[in-house]
Amino acid sequence: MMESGKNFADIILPVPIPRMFTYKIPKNLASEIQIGARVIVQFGRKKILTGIIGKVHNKPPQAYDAKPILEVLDDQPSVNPLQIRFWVWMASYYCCHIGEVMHAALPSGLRLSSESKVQANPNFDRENAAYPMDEREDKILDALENQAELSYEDCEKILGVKTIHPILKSLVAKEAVLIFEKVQEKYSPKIETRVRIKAEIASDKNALEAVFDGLAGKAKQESILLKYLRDVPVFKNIKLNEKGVDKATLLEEGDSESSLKTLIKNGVFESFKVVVNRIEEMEPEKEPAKLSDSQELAVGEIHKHFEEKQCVLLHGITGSGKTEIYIRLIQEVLESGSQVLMLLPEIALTTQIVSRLQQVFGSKMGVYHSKYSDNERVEVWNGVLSGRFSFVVGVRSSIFLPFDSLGLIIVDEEHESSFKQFDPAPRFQARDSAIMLAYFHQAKTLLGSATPSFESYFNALQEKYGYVQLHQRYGEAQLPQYHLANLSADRKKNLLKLDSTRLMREKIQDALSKNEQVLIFQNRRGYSPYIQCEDCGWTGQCVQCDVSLTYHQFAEEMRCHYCGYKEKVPSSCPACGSTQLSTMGMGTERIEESLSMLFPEARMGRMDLDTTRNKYGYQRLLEEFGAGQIDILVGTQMITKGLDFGRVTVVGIWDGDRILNFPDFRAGERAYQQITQVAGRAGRRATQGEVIIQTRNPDNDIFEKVIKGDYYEFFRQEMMERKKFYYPPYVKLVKITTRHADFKTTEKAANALHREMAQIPVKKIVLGPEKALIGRIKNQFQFESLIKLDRSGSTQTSFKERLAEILEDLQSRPEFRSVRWIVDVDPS
DNA sequence: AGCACGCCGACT
DNA sequence: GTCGGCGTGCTC
Repeated sequence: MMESGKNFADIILPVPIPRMFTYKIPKNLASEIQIGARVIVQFGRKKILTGIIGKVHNKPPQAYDAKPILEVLDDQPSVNPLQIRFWVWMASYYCCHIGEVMHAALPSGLRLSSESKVQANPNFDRENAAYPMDEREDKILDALENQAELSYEDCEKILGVKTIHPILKSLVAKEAVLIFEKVQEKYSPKIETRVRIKAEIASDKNALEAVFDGLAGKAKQESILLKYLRDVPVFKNIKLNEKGVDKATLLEEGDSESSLKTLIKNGVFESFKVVVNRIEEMEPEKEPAKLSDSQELAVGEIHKHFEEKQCVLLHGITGSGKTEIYIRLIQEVLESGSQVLMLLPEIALTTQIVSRLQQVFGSKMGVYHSKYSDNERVEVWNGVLSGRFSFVVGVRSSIFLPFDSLGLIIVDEEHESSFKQFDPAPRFQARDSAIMLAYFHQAKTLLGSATPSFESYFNALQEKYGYVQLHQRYGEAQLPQYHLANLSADRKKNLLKLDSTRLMREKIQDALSKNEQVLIFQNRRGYSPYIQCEDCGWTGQCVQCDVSLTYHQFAEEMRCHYCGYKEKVPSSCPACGSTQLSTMGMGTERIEESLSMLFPEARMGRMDLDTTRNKYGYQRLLEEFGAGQIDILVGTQMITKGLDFGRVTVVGIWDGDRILNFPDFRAGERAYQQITQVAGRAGRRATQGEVIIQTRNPDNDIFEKVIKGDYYEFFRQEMMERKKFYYPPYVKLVKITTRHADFKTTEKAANALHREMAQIPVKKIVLGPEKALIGRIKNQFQFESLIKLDRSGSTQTSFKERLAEILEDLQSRPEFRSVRWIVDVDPS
C-alpha cells in the first residue's frame, strides 16, 4: 500500500544465517506489501517458509537472481515496526541472527507448515502409458483415483513401506503424478456448534405452543426443548434466542443427540457454528484492595521518579504487598489508554498472583505461559493485536508480543535467573530487554524484588534508576528468626541422624506437635544423589559427557543430566567387583525418605521437577499443602515461589553450604537471595517463623548478613570484590564457548579465536580459552573464553561488530568448518 | 537449521 | 551390483 514503487523486499526468515534475504516483489502483490506482514517464499530448492517483511527497497542484488515472493498472508501486519526494531536490537546486542530472534518471537502457530503432497497428473493417460508400472506404483495410482491428493505419509501407509521417495520419484519420472507443496495455516480457530429454535417459531407464541402439542408423548424431545427454554428464556427476551446454546452443554445432562437431530429435522431447532475464544471471557469480580499508608506512599514515590527516570526499582521484602502497588499502577496506565506488560518467572505464573490479577482485571488481561498450546498462544498474540488484551502477564517470551503502545512494563522478582534464556539463541535477558523495549515505546519500567539483583541495585544507587523501598510487612507478619545448625559439631558429638542435626529435628518436631507446617529446601534441582563404590570410589560416568550420572531411585537408573543418557544401576562395581555400592549426596527424594523415617507420623510431600512435570502436578501439590494434607514439604527452588500459606512456621535449609559453593562470581549474591527468599516463606501471619540452616561453616559472612537482613552492607562488600576483580556491574561480560567433536580441533579453534579477539582495539580483558567446567557434553569438547568489556556502549558495539566478522571468518576456514561457537552476552 | 549432493561399506 | 551412511556446501 504505502510502499508502491519498491520492487525488492528483505525478508526475515527463521533460519540461523546472519542476514535477511532479498526477494522480488511481483507486481500483483506490490499493493499488499507492508513492513511486518507475513509472506510465503521459497527458500532453497524445496523449502517453503514463512517470513516477515523487514525492509523494502529498489536495489537488485548483485550476485544472484532474487526469487519472487509467493504470497502475502496478512493484510494487517502480524508484527509491527517497533517489534522489528526490537528484534534488530536484540540480534545485535546478544550476537545472534535475526532469524533466531524471529524464531523465538513468533508463536509457531503463526508460522505456516508446508507439506509435500502427491496428485495425479491430469495429462497422464493410464491406459496408454509409455512405461510399464510395477505393482506398487499401480496401487498409488489406484488410490489417487479416489482421493485428489495424498501426503507422503498416506502413500507410505498404502504400501506399508518406510521409504516412499524412490517409488514417487519413479512415478514423477514417468509423468504419472505431480508433487506440490501444500501450505497451511497452523493455527485453527476453535469452532463451537450451537443450536437455537428457528426464528419463526421462537417469535411466535402460537407456533411454539403448536410444537409443544406435537411433542406430546415424545418425552425425550420435549425434555430437550424444556431445557433449552430454561437456559434461554425466549419469552422474556426474544434476542436471547439468536445466540442459542452450545450443543454439547445442552446435551450434557444425558439427552441423546438423536432426539435433538429429530427436532432439527422437523424444523424446530437449527444448528449453526461460531468461532469461539479458547481463552475464556471473564468479568472482573473484585475491587482491588485498599492500599495501606506505606503502599500509598510508595505509589507516590514511584510516580515522582517516573517523571524523570525511565526505570524504578521497587525493593520490598516478602509480604510487603508489592502486588497491590502493581495493581494500582496497572489500572492507572490502562485508564490512560496504554498497554501494560508484566513479566513473571515461569514458576510464579501458575500461582495465586495470577488469579488475584484476574479477579481485578478480568479478561482484558491475557496470560502468556509456556505450558500454553500453540493455538492458545496465537490467540493471546492476536488478542494483543486486536486490542482484546491491553494487559498481559507472562513469562520472558511475552516481551515479543505485538504491543504497539506500552505505557508500563513490570518485571516482578527481577533478580530471578530464569529471566535469562540460556539455550538456544537468542540468549537474552528478559528484564534487560524489557527495559529496552520500554524505551522503544517511551514507556516506563518497574522492577520489583525482595532481593534485587546487584546490577539493578547498583543502577539505583547510581541514580540511573529510581529507588523505592517498602519497609513494612503487610499485616502483622514479622521477620523470621534464624538458627544456624552446625553439621560438623553435631557429627563430632554423634548427634547427626540421617544427615539432620539435632536442632533441625527439634524444630520440626515442635512444629508438628503444634499442628504447623514445615518446608524443607534443597537446591539439588529435583535430582537424586549419585552412586559410589565404597571400596574403590568408582562412580558411574556418562559415556558422552564428562559428568557423573545421577541416581534416580524411582526408575532404578543412573541418568546424565546433560544429555539424557541413562543406564541401569549395576549390582556390583564395574571397576572392582565390590557389591558395596552406596548412594552419595542428597537430593530431595532422599531427604523426603530420611524425614519420613525420622517423623513416621508426618505426612510428607515433595515438590521438584520430577513431581511437577505434568501440567497439574504443581497445582495439586499446592492445593494439598494449602489444605493441610501435607505436614512436611521437601522441595527445590519451586517452594520459594508462590507458597503463601499461614501455617508454615518452620523452614529448613538442608544444605546451606551447597548454596554458598558455586564456582561463579555471583555465588554470594545468589546465596543471599536464595536464603532470604526461602526464609520469606516462614511465618507469614501473626506467628514468628523460624529458619534453620544446616551448615559446616556457621561463621560464613553471608549467613551473618542474611540474618541481620543487611542487604546494603552485603552488597557493599561484594561490590568491592567485583570492582577489584573486574566483574559486573563494573564490566560487561561476554562468554564464548567453542565446541567440536575433536579435542585438538576445539583447542586450536578456541586459541585462534583468542588471538583474533585480542587484536580488537577496545578497552577489554580477554580470559582463557580454558577447558569448560564440563569438558565434554554429548561427545562435544568445549572450551570457554571470557571477555570483560568496558561498560561504555561504544566499546560493546565495536567489539560485537568485530566479533561477528571474526567468527564468520574463522567459520569459513576449512579446518574449523564444523566447529560451533556459542556467544553468550551477559551470561548468568 | 534442513536438505541435497557425493563418495565408501554391508546387503538382496 | 544397490541402499544408505553422514561429510560438506548452500540457501535470496
